[in-house]
Amino acid sequence: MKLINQLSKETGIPIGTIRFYEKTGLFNGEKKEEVKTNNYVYYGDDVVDKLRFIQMAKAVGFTLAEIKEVVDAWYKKQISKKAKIEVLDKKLLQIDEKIKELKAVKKQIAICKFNIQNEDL
Amino acid sequence: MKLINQLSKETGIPIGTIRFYEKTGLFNGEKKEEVKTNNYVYYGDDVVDKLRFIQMAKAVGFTLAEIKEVVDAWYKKQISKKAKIEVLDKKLLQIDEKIKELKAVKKQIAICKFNIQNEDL
DNA sequence: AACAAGTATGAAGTATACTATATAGTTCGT
DNA sequence: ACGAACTATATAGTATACTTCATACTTGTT
Repeated sequence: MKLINQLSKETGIPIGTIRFYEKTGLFNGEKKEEVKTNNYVYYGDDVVDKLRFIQMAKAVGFTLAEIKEVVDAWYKKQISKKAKIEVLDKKLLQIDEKIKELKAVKKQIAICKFNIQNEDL
Repeated sequence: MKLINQLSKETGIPIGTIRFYEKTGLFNGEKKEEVKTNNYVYYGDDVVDKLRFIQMAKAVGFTLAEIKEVVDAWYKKQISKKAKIEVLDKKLLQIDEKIKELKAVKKQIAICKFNIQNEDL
């Protein structure tokens, strides 16, 4: 079990941001019953996984709300199996859409580059 | 030449947002010299292209500042040919990175889906 | 014991990207 | 000429995602 500082070091995400994510409901740490002198929060390896997932998903334009949907489908017990699969399938479609758009942007930029290279002909 | 309303209709981007983009320096319209009764701004087809590009680039997680870099390389005369190509090559690399990340996210979600489907075995 | 470093909490501040509001002038159809 | 619809400008407000600050307690090292 890890403290927040170690979590930050393993993922490169600032402590403040990790706290913000936790407050947003993207994951929870646990207070250890046996420790009574402080109220430090401990995090499991699942939290590291989630943080890495959040990093990737954010980099490609998903909002924290969208990421939360996936993470909830991923771990929350309250949600039905069918509902979880539905959320994930929806995200998979969105990702394919984004890949398509990235390829379109790439094509645009390639055309633009070609034009610049040949502009004084 | 188009007025802002037509621009909005062709792209689906709200007028307020288009004005905001113009103020941000993503493109400029032109005032017509010959028209003296008003100060309406007219936009060419290049602006429609730019707006469509902005839509796509935003959808895949580029910020307006990053998009401005590309658009400046695309059209600004002040910037040297070499500098333009450099900017575009950097963006192309970023896009490949994003595609890689999207594929990683997709894999994560697929694993997650598999786990949910088999969770009560 | 002292003190740097780590942790928790709450609240305020910042950056980005809009979105809405108010005001005022213009154009167009009838 | 009237009114609806369109345009410009400036300013304020909102949502998202942090980031900083202030306060206070805890842990580990010397």
